[in-house]
Amino acid sequence: MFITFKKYISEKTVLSDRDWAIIKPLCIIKKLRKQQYLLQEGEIWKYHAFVCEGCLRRYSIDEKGIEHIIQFVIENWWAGDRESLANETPSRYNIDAIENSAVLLIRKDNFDIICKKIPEFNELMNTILQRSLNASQLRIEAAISFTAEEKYLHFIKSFPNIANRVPRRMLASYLSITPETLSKIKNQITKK
Amino acid sequence: MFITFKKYISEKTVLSDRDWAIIKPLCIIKKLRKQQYLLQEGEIWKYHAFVCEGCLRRYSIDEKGIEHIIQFVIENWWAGDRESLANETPSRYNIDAIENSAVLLIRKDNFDIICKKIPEFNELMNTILQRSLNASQLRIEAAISFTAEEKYLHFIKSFPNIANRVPRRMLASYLSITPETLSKIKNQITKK
DNA sequence: CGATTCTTTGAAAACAGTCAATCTGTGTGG
DNA sequence: CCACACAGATTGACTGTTTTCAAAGAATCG
Repeated sequence: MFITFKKYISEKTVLSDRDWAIIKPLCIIKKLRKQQYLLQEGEIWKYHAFVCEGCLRRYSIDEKGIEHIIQFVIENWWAGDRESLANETPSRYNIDAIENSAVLLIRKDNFDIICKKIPEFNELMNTILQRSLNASQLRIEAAISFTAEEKYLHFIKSFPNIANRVPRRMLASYLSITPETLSKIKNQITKK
Repeated sequence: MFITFKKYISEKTVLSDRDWAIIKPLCIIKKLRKQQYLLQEGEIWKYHAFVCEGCLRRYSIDEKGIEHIIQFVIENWWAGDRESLANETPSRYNIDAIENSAVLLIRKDNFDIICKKIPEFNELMNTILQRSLNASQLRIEAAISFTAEEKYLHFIKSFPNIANRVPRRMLASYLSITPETLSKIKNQITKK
């Protein structure tokens, strides 16, 4: 598990053995069974979380009781609720495992210590924050400018590795269409 | 103009006169007439831009030629395309002025110098990046979980100061509905 | 004041959602 | 190992919402 994290970081920046000696003791590996929560609405999120293995979903529940999946997170991406983490406010999101998963957690205070001690790490984390923002922007554009069919085609083109791992009804939720509509769209496409 | 920026920063962190002596010479004030572009699709964005006065919009144009407004930016917010800035890639966005506006620009290289020299400034900018991400997340949720009417009500509640400044057809674009639909919705609401 | 653009209105069409029934696949217990 | 139950996926008819198109009314700008 830890090796996945180390490999991920090492592809992006170079850290010394001494750096890793700082980081490693502060990492917590958490295994999640399918369906298990990493975070529940109302909790205050205290970690930075890196998914080593598996697949999670982050979603909110609206006042009608409907789940809206904001994001799928697979291995080699970061999970969590940065807003709750930064502001120490109760989270509006739930995060749970779609597959049996392994997550590497670093408590916020420890994370900040690492960032202070290792400037390269700090810089990388800012780059990653920037990348998260880019991903958000793309998600907004897809949500506001595509029809249901375009959303689906765009998704399977952009994230083929996610599309075939998540249940259809969750994919529909992510695309903000109903499972029935998704089903009909797939049907239409194959007919063409 | 510059005083607006100074005031904004000073509300969030404390900088010394020496710090300001570093910052001020690196700031460029740019006035924009209504309709004037700050950034056009295809250009590489090189600045950090703070809106001192006025109102801008950031939008993309899809393959059908339709404009999709991603964001309105009024005084005391940051504009620009962080993705283009960070990756030095051509921007997918246009930014132009909805009102006569004044923008404070800091070239990327100078901005980095300021961040290096003034840790408080650097930290504040990371906080702002974090805030941008939060705003994006809210935008995603609104886009995927609301009906046209809910989107409108949510917007005027969340951004009353923007709602009455921008033309309806731009508001409609932001909400990703047609101007006709927006008009009908407003009509329905007032009837209630 | 005239021209242009923006907004509103109404009718018809397209699109996606709802509901109910059926089909499919998976896993469990007998 | 089979039968059954259950959840998820699909299908079809119907409903409701939003878009499209066209035209009229209102506002803005030179």
